[in-house]
Amino acid sequence: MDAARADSLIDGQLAADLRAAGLRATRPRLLVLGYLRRHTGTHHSAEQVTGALAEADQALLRGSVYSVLASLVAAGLVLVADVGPGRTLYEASDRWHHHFVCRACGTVMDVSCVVGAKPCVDAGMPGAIVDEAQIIFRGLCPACTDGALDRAMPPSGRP
Amino acid sequence: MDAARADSLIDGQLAADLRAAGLRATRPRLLVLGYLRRHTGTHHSAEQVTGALAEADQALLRGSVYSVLASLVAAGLVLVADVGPGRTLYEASDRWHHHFVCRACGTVMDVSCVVGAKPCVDAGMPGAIVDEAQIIFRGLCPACTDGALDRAMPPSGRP
DNA sequence: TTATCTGCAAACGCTTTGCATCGGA
DNA sequence: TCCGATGCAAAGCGTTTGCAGATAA
Repeated sequence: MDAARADSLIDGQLAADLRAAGLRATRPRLLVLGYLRRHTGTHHSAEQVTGALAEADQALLRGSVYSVLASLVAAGLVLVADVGPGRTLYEASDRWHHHFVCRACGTVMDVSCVVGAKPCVDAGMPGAIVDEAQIIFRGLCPACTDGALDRAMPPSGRP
Repeated sequence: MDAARADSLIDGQLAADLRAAGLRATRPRLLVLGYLRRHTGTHHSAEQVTGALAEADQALLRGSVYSVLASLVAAGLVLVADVGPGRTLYEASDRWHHHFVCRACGTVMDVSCVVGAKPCVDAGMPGAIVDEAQIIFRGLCPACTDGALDRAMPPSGRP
């Protein structure tokens, strides 16, 4: 089925989810959330979302995309991950998980969380309220491991 | 003792460490590494390092500071942590640890790693080489917890 | 109707790049 | 001496801000 058909099919669900989260079901939010839900399992930068919507003749300004993404994240409909300087990624997954970043190719892969809730590890900080723990793994992905062992980059020193 | 005296006292050690790491002991590197070592336990942005050195009449250009920090990180002498978009922090700690970021005041605190080595948690990714696992905790720090419970910000949704 | 959100453009801050010069090993 | 690092300025990129107008509820 084509994209327009798919949009209309899930439109009601999208709008309902937005309202259930306390957000108005506006066109930009429907477009962004719809796009992210049609592309689960992958991670998207704000720039990517903007470009993809523009290609589908559903152009939004970058500023609007950032604003929409911020509201979706605040409502809990979208997850964000900072995997490096200038690399803020968004995804519509509803399951809490962590991320693996390949040093060589930059690929970001989901790492399922054994606990499945947050925070899933203990910070050991008495007096503090810890409501989430995000783990970022770094190394070489399976694809880059083959034949790349000898030219592996040194550890980045990220604590 | 004044800063200049302190510098000269540890200068030899700094230079030796740089050379041991395979780096030339240049003035900018001595200044940056010396500054970070004199301020362990806290986290510094590249901007902060630049400003602090300028105040001490040891001015370096921002571009040089970034270049120096990158070389120190690559050599393993300095650790970096991405705690949010545009928030890249450096520190000279030699002990692997994690970070807690307060949603309210933005404070970054060290969280000691129970394992003390990397990777300290298992990614469960067969075929991949995982050489570090960085955990970022988010929530309210002890200082912000007092009386801030009612106006606590919603979870950010960072996976 | 009304509070909220978007369109829009411009500015902002962090980071990187390029090249000539300088300096350590 | 020679390779590598620095000084320097400028651009690059991702992100945020401000306000007028549009829109969902």
